[in-house]
Amino acid sequence: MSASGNDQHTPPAEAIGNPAAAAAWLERNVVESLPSGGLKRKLEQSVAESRPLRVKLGIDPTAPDIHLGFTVVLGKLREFQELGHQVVLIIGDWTARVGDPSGRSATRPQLSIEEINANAETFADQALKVLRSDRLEVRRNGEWLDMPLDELFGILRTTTVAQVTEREDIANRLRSGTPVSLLELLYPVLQAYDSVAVEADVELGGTDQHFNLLLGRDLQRAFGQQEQVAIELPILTGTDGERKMSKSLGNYIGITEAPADIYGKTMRVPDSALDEWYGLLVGNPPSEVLTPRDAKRQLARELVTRFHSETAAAEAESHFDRVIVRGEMPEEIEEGHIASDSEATVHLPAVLSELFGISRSEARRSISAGGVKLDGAPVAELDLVARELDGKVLQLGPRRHRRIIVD
RNA sequence: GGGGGGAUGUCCGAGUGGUUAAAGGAGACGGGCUGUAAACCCGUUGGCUCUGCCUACGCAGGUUCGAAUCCUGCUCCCCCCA
Repeated sequence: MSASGNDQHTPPAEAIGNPAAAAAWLERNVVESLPSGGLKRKLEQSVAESRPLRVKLGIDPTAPDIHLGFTVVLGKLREFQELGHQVVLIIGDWTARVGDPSGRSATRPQLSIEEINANAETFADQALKVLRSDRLEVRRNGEWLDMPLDELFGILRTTTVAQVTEREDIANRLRSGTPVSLLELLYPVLQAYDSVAVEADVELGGTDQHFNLLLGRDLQRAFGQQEQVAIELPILTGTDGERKMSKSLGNYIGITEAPADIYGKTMRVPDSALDEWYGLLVGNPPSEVLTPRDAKRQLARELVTRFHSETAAAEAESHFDRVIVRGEMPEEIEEGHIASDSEATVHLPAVLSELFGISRSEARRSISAGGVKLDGAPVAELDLVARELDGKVLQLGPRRHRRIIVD
């Protein structure tokens, strides 16, 4: 495993310049590649015309960071790059305003334009943690979706209501009486039109994108273009080991998260999900000589190394051993300032509330449950003399610490 | 435009005048245990100046000793008809 963590995306020698071998390698861990044989034909065409394929991936900036599940798709894009093809990364600043209903049981919360733009800003940077910076074209779909109505009408004519309402997620919502807005029905058509706009040869997505990917082919045909190949990748399970990794379920690991968080969250993943995580994120199963614990530690190190550095991984591991395994204080503890006369009485719930951002009632509950410690010893009193707190480490639960400074 | 149904805590969901801060579940948090931040067990889960007080069942008002529960108006959602 290299520091870049991208060995898994390096093509074997026989795949270079050989469409059949290249297609087989690219399709080795995908769930679906449609139509069957389509990718090989595209690759042959690429060789014949000596032109790189345009491989599209759309990503809506609905959350501020890219999570691990998404890197599975990015990794596949990287493989196309390694074979010399052109990646077209579409930041869906306009589709984000519409909201993708795929796999959803309710309408997405509306994001403000400011949030969308702020997220869009960082997305390309984050994607570069997996993608190469050459053979990469980054576009925003506002470039073409901000169109006159008559053009939009032309696009909407291509698709029927039955098509967009028959898909399972939408059909379920209609059946259960959950609201579905017209805008949501529009979404797949707009995403499909992105394929037309960038003249995609291949589009990637998770299996939840099945409908959207195939509709892209329909739109391209309607606009007189060659149809793209649709490649569907597996969806990574979240840190709960059960549901798909997603921002809204809170079971995700963002690739820009702090090393200690990536390491810790990875350790929290149930052992039962280990094989899947190795397969999708590392590209090979864990070594059989490793116990589940050590396999998980190795995965955690590998992930921190990939998104930060080897040094950060070592530090994250020792932090984990120290704070979680041995229950000791972290090496570095953030200071927490409280303003008080040193002889005055301070109300502990108020201090906890201020330093850790919880409510005072919540703080009281934690205290009575024995979850609040001062220099490692549980505290029961609600009011303390400020002097007794000064310089001590206040701890909330197993992993939140602050060194108190009385000003 | 007409008719019918609905809006409950982070989420799902019970509750149709009186120990209801609101059953149950999920999630989350804390404790125990553990190789782990898993699993399992236990506890907590609106706020606060905390043996009490305040706020809360879409919004506004009303009836009542007392309402999430009854009435009126409004907003939003779903279904059917047009």
